[in-house]
Amino acid sequence: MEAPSNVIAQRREKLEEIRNLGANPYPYRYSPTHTTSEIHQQFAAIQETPDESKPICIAGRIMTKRDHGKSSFANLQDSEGLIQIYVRQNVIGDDRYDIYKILDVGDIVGVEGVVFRTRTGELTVLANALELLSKSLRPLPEKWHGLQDKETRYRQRYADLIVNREVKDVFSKRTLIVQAIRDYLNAIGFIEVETPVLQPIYGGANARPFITHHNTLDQTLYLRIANELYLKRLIVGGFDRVYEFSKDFRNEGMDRDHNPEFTMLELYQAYADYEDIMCLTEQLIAHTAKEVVGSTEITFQGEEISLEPPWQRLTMIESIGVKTGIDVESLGDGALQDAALDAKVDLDGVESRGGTIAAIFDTLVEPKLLQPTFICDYPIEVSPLAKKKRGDERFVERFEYFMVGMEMGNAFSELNDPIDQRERFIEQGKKLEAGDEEAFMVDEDYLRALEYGMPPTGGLGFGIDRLTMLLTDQRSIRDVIFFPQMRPEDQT
RNA sequence: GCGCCGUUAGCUCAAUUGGCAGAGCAUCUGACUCUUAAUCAGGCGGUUGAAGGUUCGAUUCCUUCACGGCGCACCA
Repeated sequence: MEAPSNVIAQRREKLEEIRNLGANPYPYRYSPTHTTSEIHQQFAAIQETPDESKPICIAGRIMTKRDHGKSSFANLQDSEGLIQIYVRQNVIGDDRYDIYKILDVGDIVGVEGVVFRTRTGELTVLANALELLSKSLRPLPEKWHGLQDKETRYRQRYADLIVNREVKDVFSKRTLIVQAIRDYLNAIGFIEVETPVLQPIYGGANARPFITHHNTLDQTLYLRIANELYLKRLIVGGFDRVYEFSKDFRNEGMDRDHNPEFTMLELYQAYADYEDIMCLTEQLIAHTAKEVVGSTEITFQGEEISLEPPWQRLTMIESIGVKTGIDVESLGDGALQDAALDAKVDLDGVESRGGTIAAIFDTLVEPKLLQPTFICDYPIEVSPLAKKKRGDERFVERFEYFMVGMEMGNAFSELNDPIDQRERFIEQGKKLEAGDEEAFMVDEDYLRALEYGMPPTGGLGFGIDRLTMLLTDQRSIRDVIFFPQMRPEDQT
């Protein structure tokens, strides 16, 4: 650990001083009657003379302290905001004032008092009594500039949250987003379920897994990369509308859009196809935006984004034509590859025509999709869990939706033909054997489930983290995850 | 994994061409009973991320390493 600084040593001495003065620096409980925001609401009309008939108790952290000899002002912060307190020696008494004098910024106190307004108009609690609730030993970052250093902010999120209030707002919104989604889905007949995090066979996405081991079973287990195949088993079992907020784990690189563990919402609706899911998606996201930011019109990194349905719908082939001028359908396989290479698309590891189309899309089209756009009908080669497109077996009924240049979600008409699904798995198995660590494993139990018969089903998955980035205007996923993954801190 | 940039007091940041490592806030002492970036006076605070090298002398130049940010790659 880091060496104790002088400040920490000083504060440890104050601990003893406080004990010597007869106070417990770590008492057990306190009963606040109000939060700071309740005081601001309920006493908005108060004038300079306090209403002695309405004493209140608040608890919070001292954020600033302005001592004036025999009186002092301080700002107290609780979970909802700030309020000024005014402490006078002749009001709280000499003994308590002696303790108050040596309290530090960062200490947590309980204050009983009456509310009044100062000459300068600030709503203030005049303390009748003040009690230390927890002594702080470590100095807070500076009040004016706050905590800027990103590394410290991520490693010591607790300090970040104390001093940077807007960070707390982002995470409060994240909670509201989850609640809005849950409320919306519950209201239209979905039920929330839980499925395994530890899976003997990973599937449902193309990604490298984290591998772990169960000692008693002496069995390799994988942390889930998706919960898709389990939710569809529940559709087979007769739950017609299910969803799960799924913490997923992917053993891959980290950047502004990726954290090794992240949260996906997946939902499945029996008797629906991907067109139905498109309508559900745009309604769900628009509803969430209204609940959380009050509007479907949002700003992301200076860009005006409208989430108001309906969103633009393009097939992947159409979008390539619109954004690059490449007419995919008129080009043979070789000509298409040449067109891709001319446009500096990296085709390393791409073996199929469908893979080429997807690579062109990823490189040239995706970054240009700022407003919400559904991209439909993916090449079958890159979509092993989606049902073939009606009337064109080169494609599947799949869409992803994009905004601000990011992929935000993925959905299909779910493949429910067990024979077709087995063939797709076998194709994936060949890729896996050829060294593609991200290809699927054959999941015999899932095939068995499909053989019992799964209704036609539409499914959707989208990242809660990225939706939170969008709705809170944060460009980095680390700013919407409390404790983003970090390398170990050097503690020598 | 690759490239670029960064790391100086508790926090936010300076330091000229390689020449005594500084400021504001915080902290400590004293004064002050309506302040709010309180004010006034005085003080403390540093292994300049780590190790090595060049040099009379390194925060500064070189090498290696650690961590972070951004970009690329990988990937949704």
